[in-house]
Amino acid sequence: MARTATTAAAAPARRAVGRPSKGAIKKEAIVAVALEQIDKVGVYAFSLRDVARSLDVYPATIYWHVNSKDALLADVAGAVMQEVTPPRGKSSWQVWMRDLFFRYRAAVQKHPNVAQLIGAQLVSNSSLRTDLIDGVLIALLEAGATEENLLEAYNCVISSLIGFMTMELAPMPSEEVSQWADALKERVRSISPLDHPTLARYLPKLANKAFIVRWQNGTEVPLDSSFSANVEIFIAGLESFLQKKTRAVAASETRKSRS
Amino acid sequence: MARTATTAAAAPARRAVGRPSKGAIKKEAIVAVALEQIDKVGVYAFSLRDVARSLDVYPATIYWHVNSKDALLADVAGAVMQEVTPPRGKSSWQVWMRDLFFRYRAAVQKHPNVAQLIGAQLVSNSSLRTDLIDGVLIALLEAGATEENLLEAYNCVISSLIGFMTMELAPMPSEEVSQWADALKERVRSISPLDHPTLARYLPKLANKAFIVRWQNGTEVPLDSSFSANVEIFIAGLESFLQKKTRAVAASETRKSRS
DNA sequence: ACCTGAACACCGTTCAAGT
DNA sequence: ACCTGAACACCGTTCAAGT
Repeated sequence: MARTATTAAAAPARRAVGRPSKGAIKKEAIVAVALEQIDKVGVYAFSLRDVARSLDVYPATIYWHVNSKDALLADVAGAVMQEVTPPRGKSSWQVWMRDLFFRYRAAVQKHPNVAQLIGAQLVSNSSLRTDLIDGVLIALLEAGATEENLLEAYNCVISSLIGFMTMELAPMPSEEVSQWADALKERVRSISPLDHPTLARYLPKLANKAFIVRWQNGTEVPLDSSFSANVEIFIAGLESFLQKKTRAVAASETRKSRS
Repeated sequence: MARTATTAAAAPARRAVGRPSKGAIKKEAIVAVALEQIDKVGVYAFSLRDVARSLDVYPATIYWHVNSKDALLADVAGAVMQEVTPPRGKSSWQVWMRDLFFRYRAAVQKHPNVAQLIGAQLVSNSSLRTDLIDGVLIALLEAGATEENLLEAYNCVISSLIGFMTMELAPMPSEEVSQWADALKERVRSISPLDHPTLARYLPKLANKAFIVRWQNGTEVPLDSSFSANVEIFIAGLESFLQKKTRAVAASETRKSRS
C-alpha cells in the first residue's frame, strides 16, 4: 500500500543537515510551499497532503505547525498581501490610492490563484493588515470623510480594491477549456440581431475581453484598460460622495478634523 | 439500503403521465437540491454525494444528468442569477442601474453562499445571461458610452455589481467563530495609539461593520449603508468617466441628474 | 434512457506512540 | 518539541452491468 515515494530520496538528505532552527523555519516553509502549490494547481486542487509530500513529511506533521487547512490558506493570503500598502508620502490622497490599487494588482498578478482566496474566502481574517487599514483611513480623512461616512467610504475602498481583481483572475471552468471556449464563441456569434440588436452589434467587441463573455481569464488576457477605468471611476465617485455629505456644511467651512 | 424516498411518490406519478420529460425534471431537481444543500452547509462543504443521498440515488446517478461538480455549481449560480436583470422601462439609465444593483443584492441575499460562486469561480460561464449583458450595454449607451469606452465601462459595472456582494457575504473562517471573534476584538482594542493614532481613534467605529475588521459576515450584519454608498459612488464615478471622454463634444450640457 | 453496485484514487483530520 | 504510522470518515469520478 504505502509505496515508497519517488521523491523520498531527496528528503533525508536535507534532514541530515541537522538544523535545530526547524521550528520557526518550518512554518514559513509550509506557507511558502503552499503558495507554490496554489500557484501551480490552483486553490481548488490544492491539498495539505501535497504540501506534506513536497516537504517529505507525513500529513499529520503539518498539523503541528498549522491548525487547519483554512488557517494555512489564510496565511498564504496574508503573505501575498504583504507590501501592497504604499508608504505614507507627501502625495495627495488620490495619488496614494491609485498607488494602492495598482500595487494590489501587481501583487495578486504574481499569484493569480490567491485572488479568489483574498476576495471570496478570508478577506477579514487573521493577518489584519493594520498598515492597510490605517493608510486607507488616513487617505479618506484627507479626502474629507467625516464621522458619518467614513465607514461607508472605507468599505467601498476595500471592495473596489479587491472586487475587480477577484473577477479578473477568477478561474475559468477547469476541464476542456478549449471546447468550452468554442461553445461560448458559437453562442456569441449566434445572437439574434432581431431580439437583441444592441447585443448583436457590440458583443464582438466584448468577446474574450469582458466578464461573462470571455473564455480566458486575466492571467492570459489582462484587462488593463478596464482596471484603470475602474480606479478612475472609483476615485471620481468617491470625490463626489464625500463632497455631497459635506455640502451643507461647506458654507461655514468648519471642516478641520486634524488629529 | 435504497430506502424509498419521501419524495419518491411524486416522481413516478409524473412519469405515469407518459412524459418523456423525466430527464428534464431530474436535472431541475438536482439543481434545486444542490442549491438547498449549499444554502445549508455552504459551497465548501457541499458534496455531490450529499445531493445523491437527498435524492435517494447512487452518486453515479448524478453523473448521468450533469457532467461534473463544477458544471452543477455553474447551474446553481445561473439559477440564482435568474430575474436579477430589471425589465427595460422608461426610466433613466441611473434608475435602471440602481435597480440592477439592488435586485442582485436581494437575489444573492436569499442564497448568501452562492455569492462566492458567482463572484470568484464562474462569473463567465454557461448561463450567459444575455438579458443582463444587453441591459447593461443599453444603459451604458444611454449614459453616453462610446465605442472607445464601452468595454471598460461594462467591465466596471459587472465588477462593481458583483464585487461588493462577494465580499459582504464572504464566509467567515468556519470553526470556532466565537473564539476567533474574541481574538479579533482583542486585537482591535490593543492597537497602540502611539503607532497608529488614526487607527486607534476610528477602529471602534469600524469594528464588526467593516471588511477585514469584522467577525460576522453580511448574513448576520448586513452592510446596507455601505452598499448604498457603493452604488452611488459607482454611478457618480461612471458619469464622470463617460463625460470625460465626450467633454470635447459637450459644450452645451445640462447635467441635472434627474431621478 | 436511466440507474445500480462497486471500485479507484484520493482527501482533511485525529491520535496514540515514538524521539 | 516535533514527527511517525496508522486509522477514520469522507470525497469526485469512472465503468461495467443491469432494466
